[in-house]
Amino acid sequence: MHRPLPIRPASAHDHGPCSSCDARAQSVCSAIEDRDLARLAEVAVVREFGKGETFIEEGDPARDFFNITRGTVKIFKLLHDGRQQVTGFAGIGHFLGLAVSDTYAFSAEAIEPVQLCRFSRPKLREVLHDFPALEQRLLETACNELVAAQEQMLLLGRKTARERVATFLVARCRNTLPCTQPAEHVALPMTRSEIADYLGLTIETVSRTLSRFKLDRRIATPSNNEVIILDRAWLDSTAAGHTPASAISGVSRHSDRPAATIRS
Amino acid sequence: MHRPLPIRPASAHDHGPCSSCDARAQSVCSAIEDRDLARLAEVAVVREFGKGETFIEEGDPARDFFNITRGTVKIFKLLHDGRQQVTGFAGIGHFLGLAVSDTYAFSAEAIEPVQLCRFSRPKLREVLHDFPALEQRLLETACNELVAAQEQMLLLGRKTARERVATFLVARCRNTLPCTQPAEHVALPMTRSEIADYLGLTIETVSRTLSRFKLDRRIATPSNNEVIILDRAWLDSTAAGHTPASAISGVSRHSDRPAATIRS
DNA sequence: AAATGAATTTGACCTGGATCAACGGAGTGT
DNA sequence: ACACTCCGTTGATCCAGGTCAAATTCATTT
Repeated sequence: MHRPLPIRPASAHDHGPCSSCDARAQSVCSAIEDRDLARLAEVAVVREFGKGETFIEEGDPARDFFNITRGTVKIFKLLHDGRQQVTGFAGIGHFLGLAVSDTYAFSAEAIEPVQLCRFSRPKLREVLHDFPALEQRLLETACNELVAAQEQMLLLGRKTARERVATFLVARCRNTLPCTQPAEHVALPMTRSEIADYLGLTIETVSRTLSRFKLDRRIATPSNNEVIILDRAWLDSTAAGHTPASAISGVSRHSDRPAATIRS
Repeated sequence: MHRPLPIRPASAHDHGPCSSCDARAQSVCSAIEDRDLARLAEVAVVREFGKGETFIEEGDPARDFFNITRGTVKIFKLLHDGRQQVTGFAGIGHFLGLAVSDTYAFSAEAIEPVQLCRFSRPKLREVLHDFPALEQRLLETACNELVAAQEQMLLLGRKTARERVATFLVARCRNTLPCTQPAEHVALPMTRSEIADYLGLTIETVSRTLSRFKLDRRIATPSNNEVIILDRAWLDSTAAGHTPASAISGVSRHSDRPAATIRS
């Protein structure tokens, strides 16, 4: 459970483990200069978690902040009877635990093997005091998450199942950083159940909707956890709420308006 | 449209209009010392908007930040066909426009006469530079909004209509600051339509659900825009997702599980 | 390769909340 | 007082997506 920091080849001008961190470029840590990185490394503790391990529990005292350096975690909230809402998936470089409250407002679970840096709150506060640029980056990060959260509220409150799944696929496609795969290739490290809990749907509806997209040649699914986008334009348009619920197959006979409040 | 700052009696040690601002105590501005308030007042422009006026339009270049000093505004996003999601209601002291992007990610409309302070982005950035405490307050604010947004995602993704309305009422009750009214008195400055767009429901469902609460003596409605909470414990419990969908009247005959994904 | 168990898909059916429609009440202007 | 409009309520009906149930596929282990 408590593994040592992996040994890495250190360069001549090494400033500690943070300078060779895979996640640094995509993370708030990039706000700190090379020569100051040692300061950050001092207060960071590297931890690893296996698939399914919950390392933040809603309601627990919020002692630490986390920065993900490998793998993916799901952020979620639970109702007492087990209903679950996934509020986001956090990947490499993602910062977790931003909250003023003294208890966590959400839980976090590794959905694949995860490595992360842990900072104790008081120690991070010290670092923040010394590096105002880091605080600015945190504010930026928080603002971006707020925008994403509003987008997700629109999805959960007003989009149809088809629109939700399309939105999810194109967002995943966009989030996938310029890496080895072409942009049309989307990796899905999460299960159908986790997708359902993210989109406010059931497993069955997610599955059926993906099957329908496949039938209509909008996507292909080489395996259970990857999707290839075949008709990006249609998915984009559907995600945005156009596309009046008719597809290649299936003749629409009814009034054909998606469920909504249309006014003014 | 462009009204002058209202004249106020100035104290002997007045530091400009901000020092007598009604909203200051509840706002990020409280992070600034009395003697520095003049600096803030310099860059602030007071504006007023009537009911129904939209003063932030999604997609427009994000030139300004706003701080509400009187009234209530709704923050919302639109789909192309008119479907609307209200992501929040902002009252006195609320700070608007936090976003890194150069365009607004949401629209804002006055739902009652509103007075606000407008800060241009570059000018506010200067002030932020001079008062790091203000930046910290902004980060705190953003974190709080993030927590609220996650709570709302849980509501939109996983709660039943009855649970949504109950959550809305008790949240309104909690948000209402210790003021003239007893806590059980909830003011609703927004229309049923705006409540519906906030809760991801239709006008009809909101109306029916409130009627049902009233019938069951959970609430009373002296007028259309105020509610008196009669059974706070039941509403709290319902909002949290307990209360298995049965009420005073109405015998439940079926399996009685609220719609959800229940696992692990 | 067979066995076990979890994840996913598919089908049949049901229901909570949406849609459609009609009506009632509170303002507001003339 | 009347006409008009906006808002909210209530009733009747419909359907997208949930629920229940039964395969089928996938990943692992033996």
